[in-house]
Amino acid sequence: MIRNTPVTLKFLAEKLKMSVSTVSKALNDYPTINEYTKKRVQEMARDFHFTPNKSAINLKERKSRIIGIILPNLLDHFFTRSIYGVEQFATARGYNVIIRQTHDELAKEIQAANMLLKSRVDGLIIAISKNTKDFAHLEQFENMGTPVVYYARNPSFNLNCHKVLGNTFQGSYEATKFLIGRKHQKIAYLGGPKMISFSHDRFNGYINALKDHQIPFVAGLVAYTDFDKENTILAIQKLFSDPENRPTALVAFKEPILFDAIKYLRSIHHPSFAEMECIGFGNNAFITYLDVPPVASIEENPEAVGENAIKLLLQLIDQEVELLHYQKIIVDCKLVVH
Amino acid sequence: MIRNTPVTLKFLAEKLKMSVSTVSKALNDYPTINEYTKKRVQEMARDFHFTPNKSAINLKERKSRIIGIILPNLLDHFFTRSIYGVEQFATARGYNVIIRQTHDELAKEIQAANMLLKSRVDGLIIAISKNTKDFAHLEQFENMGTPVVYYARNPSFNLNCHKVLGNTFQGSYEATKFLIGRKHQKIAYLGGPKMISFSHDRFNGYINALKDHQIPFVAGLVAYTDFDKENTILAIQKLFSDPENRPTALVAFKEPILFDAIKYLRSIHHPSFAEMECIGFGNNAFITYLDVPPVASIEENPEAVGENAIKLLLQLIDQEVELLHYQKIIVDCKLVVH
DNA sequence: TTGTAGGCGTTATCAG
DNA sequence: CTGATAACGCCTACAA
Repeated sequence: MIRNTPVTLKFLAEKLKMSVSTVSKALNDYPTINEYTKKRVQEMARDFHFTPNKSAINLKERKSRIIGIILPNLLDHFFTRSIYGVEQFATARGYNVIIRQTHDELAKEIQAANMLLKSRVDGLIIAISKNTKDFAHLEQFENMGTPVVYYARNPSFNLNCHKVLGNTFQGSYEATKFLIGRKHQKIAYLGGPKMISFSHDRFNGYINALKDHQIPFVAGLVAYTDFDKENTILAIQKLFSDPENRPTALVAFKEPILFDAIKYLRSIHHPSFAEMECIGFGNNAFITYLDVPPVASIEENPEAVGENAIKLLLQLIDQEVELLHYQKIIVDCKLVVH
Repeated sequence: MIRNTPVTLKFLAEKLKMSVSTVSKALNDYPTINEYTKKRVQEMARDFHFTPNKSAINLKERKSRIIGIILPNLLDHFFTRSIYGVEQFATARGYNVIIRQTHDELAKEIQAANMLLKSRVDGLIIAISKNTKDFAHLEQFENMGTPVVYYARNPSFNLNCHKVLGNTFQGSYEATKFLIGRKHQKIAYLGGPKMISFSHDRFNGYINALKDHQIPFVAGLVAYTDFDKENTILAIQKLFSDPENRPTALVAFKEPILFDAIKYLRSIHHPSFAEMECIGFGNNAFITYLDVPPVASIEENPEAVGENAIKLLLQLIDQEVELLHYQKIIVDCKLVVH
């Protein structure tokens, strides 16, 4: 049976021949309301499946109880897993979550930001696109007093903002150190897009591990790619072309890219292939099915990253942390040996 | 610079020394408003970055402009890909999308449904959990006049509802037929949870393909599992234990489960392994990295499934389709040979 | 052409 | 203990 008249406080009040305010108070268990009255009201509410209208409450409370998440891609398990952490805490606190994908396109990021701004989200968590250099569309939020937490991808050195980031420096340091421990001397580094968050810290971790273990740095052992398979193959060709400096190990900024690299080397029967040991960021669940799996993975703990992001955001919303008192939270990686 | 006073129509009206309604009309381009006035108002609105408060509009329009999606798991690429289709059309029409994962747990599904009900979503798209047999938590929506579209997972024979489903019958028919075409006589079927949507149609597709090609059905060539690796191994042991009826091909209800099966058979050096040909539902992007890939995949076109679901839902919301005039939309699968 | 008033559903304050 | 009233921000029929 379908109701046409919506079940509101007013509707219940009329049924019960009481005032709207009494009904409201009874449902919210006000101490000043007679127990018997409460019972009557609550029963009636249950019978008619009354649910308070969120829009009305939001209007009154000047809140939306919605948190926005903007991220590049849900097919990337890093982001999907990070959402677990966010969701859990957000829903426990009564917030809904709206996720918007940008596919790493700035235009879509701007569109998503504007739509979420209109929706008056109470807070925003964002992993910026690889092309985001200007932040005007995101600064709008803080101008309205809506907190923004940048996560997973580091916006830039000089942007003042709240950040929750994986410790990619430590991750690639440990990976490199691990490979050194396995007696590799020629360790290649395959980096990602030249954007700060993909390159800087990871590369530094690699370099520092080499230095700390007295392995000379060779420029020819470093190459960069992006999420495009062709570019990965070009980068790999560059890394493995010099017979004098043939790598025996490889650290890659992302596992799917590493898989492309491995597949390519294998397909051309590269002489180094058999002895190669590789490590990438990710720890993809799929690795268990691979014939030639990476020797280890850098587990980035995306759930923990998401969890820290939402916890910080909730503190900002609750004003337990000052909006302008910018926080930086770093989540360590963990080397997982396969 | 951070505003403390929110920018509302009232705020603008005071600045401009006009009435609230004039400002409202000017912003909504009413023909009765003087052009000069409009210009003044619109400029001021732009300068102060005015954005209308959604909660207020929602309250007034009795709409939320939010669509809820409940699904088991975002780590399953079927669902992640299905969201692409949904998102695109929803956002183009000005709807926000709230996604809730149930992890295939009924309790979480109920909780999510209740929360979305309170949020007064304008419509719901749901892939039910594998344990959902009672639908009271979902029938609430239709009782309030909120349309619900069931997708991806078929609720039951006798539930009257709107459905958008993949043509799993045709998918498994084609897979089986393809294997028969490759001269297989002993084709095993590895089915999913005994819930209707996982079993019935796929199994029928398999059976019918056998029958249409005069291959005798052997009960020992059918086994069932769920998403648990141990159960998959048990099922595989059952299928491959009888030397008299050793399968040379396998159709599986989900690719990740198929991968577990392949891995297991390989690990025990099963004599059939070398000649085996397998097909599963999914067409996972990862297959390209596998050493022993399935001979083909049943591509379920999740984007198209999502797209059909949202299109139907929008029609229901716009009342272009009667709420009680239940629709059933079937999206064909496509066999992709690797 | 502009302004006034009422209502969407809820909660809070204050009076009865 | 209960009820009337105002307010949240927006829109719109009607009055001026």
